[in-house]
Amino acid sequence: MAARENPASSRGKRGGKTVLADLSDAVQDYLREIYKLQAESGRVKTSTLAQQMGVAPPSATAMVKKLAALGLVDHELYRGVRLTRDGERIALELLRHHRLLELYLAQTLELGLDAVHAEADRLEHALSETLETLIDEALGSPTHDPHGDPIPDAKLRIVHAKGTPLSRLAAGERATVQKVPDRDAELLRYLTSLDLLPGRPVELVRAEPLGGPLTIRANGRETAISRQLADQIQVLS
Amino acid sequence: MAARENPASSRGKRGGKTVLADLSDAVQDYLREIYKLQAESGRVKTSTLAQQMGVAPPSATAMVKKLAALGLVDHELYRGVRLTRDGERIALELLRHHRLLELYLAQTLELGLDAVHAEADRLEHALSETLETLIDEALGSPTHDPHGDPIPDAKLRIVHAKGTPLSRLAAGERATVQKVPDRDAELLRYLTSLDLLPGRPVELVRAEPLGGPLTIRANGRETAISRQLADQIQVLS
DNA sequence: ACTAGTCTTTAGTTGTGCCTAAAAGACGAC
DNA sequence: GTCGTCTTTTAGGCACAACTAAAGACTAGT
Repeated sequence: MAARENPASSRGKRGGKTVLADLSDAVQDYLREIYKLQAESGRVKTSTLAQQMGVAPPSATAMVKKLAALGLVDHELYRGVRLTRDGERIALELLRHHRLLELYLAQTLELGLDAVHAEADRLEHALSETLETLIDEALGSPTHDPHGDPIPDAKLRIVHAKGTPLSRLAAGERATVQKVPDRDAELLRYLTSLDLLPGRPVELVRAEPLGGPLTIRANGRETAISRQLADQIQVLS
Repeated sequence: MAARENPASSRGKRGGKTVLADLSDAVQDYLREIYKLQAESGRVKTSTLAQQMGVAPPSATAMVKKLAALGLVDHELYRGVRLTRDGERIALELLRHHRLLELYLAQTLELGLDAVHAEADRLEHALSETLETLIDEALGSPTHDPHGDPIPDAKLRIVHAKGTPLSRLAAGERATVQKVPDRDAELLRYLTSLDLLPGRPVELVRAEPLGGPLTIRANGRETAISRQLADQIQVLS
């Protein structure tokens, strides 16, 4: 009973295919972060990775070597990393766990959009495949998490959203919010207060020139927001 | 962002009071196991602990020394351990997490009673206080988990069940199942098939003498079960 | 009361993932 | 094209929690 199944105990390969549960939490976290950084910028530098993971650069180097040895990333010395096909598969599995959890928590508890990401972060490594499947079924195989990010399906296919930044709307144009940032809790509380959330209608009232702020209408109220913020919000018209 | 908050990073004491989140998962697991063994048998021997935790005896000794240094157990050399007041508090916090999770999963997903324990075991360490509170509220501050075990309340008070073993009923007597074992998945699947679950009515039809099997009626069907199994099932008449 | 056997503890290693300090590589400025 | 700066990697350690092997302490059996 109570057999401890804890960090990094009895990991390895099963059969031929490396699988999520075979890898330590740390390895998984790095893969997820590399996936995210890669989507923004191609090859990922060790220093960027270290910074995002909140560790010292040598720690990131060490992990990168480990990931390369596992065949999960391509590492060119002094030139950063890129996920291999295997590495990407694992990152997507983790992303699926994460986003399903976000939606599950948001729907079954009174958990604000601002807190959902952090809670899912804590739980994602502990989610079994069994539970993943049950959550997926209970939620009706959802395609997007509460922030509007796509959830990879059971075969890990992911639909990359084709929304446009809110800042790209023309004055007077209406659209539906599709996606908001997921990590910044304070920002999310602010967006919640504005009702600027996925699925909600929004209208761009006017845009000040020269990169100035935008005035939007959401929930019947006009508010001025920075263009920089508007860039981070995706809408669908 | 994504600041890693992983096993045993930045633990210690906060203020004066040791708190669940300050302790590594391993420490928590040991405390929970000691709590459970202690309830059955007073002082807990190192070897028993090692066996239950699935580790070699020297590992248990090492952990016991650590727990003693943290003031969470009393350790008399060669004589086993007992939880201190602090140690018991932490064990109860963890137990609360565990049992709330069991109930939450059982109620919100199609998760069988047999699987609930194992899943909660995986998730309990990752449960934040915030989420604990929300789950408690969403479930209406429940007092018992799906196996019929009591859930410590927010102040960690716990009601020790006062049911009697099913084996103690007199022939012809009816009662309600109150509590079943929680760890043995196979057994729980069997009990589920018999409808011998917490809250369900049961009648002891007759008992063979000399420690022989008992015949019970549940869900309209008569079944013979061993006395040993009947000892593990608590009922309330 | 002694000794045989068992249980517990000590001693010493291992694997993970982090750290700091120092060396090596890459790259832009002159 | 070389020099200085900045980034990356190597080298060496530490904490945690597990392990095996061996020594020490209780307990029962004679």
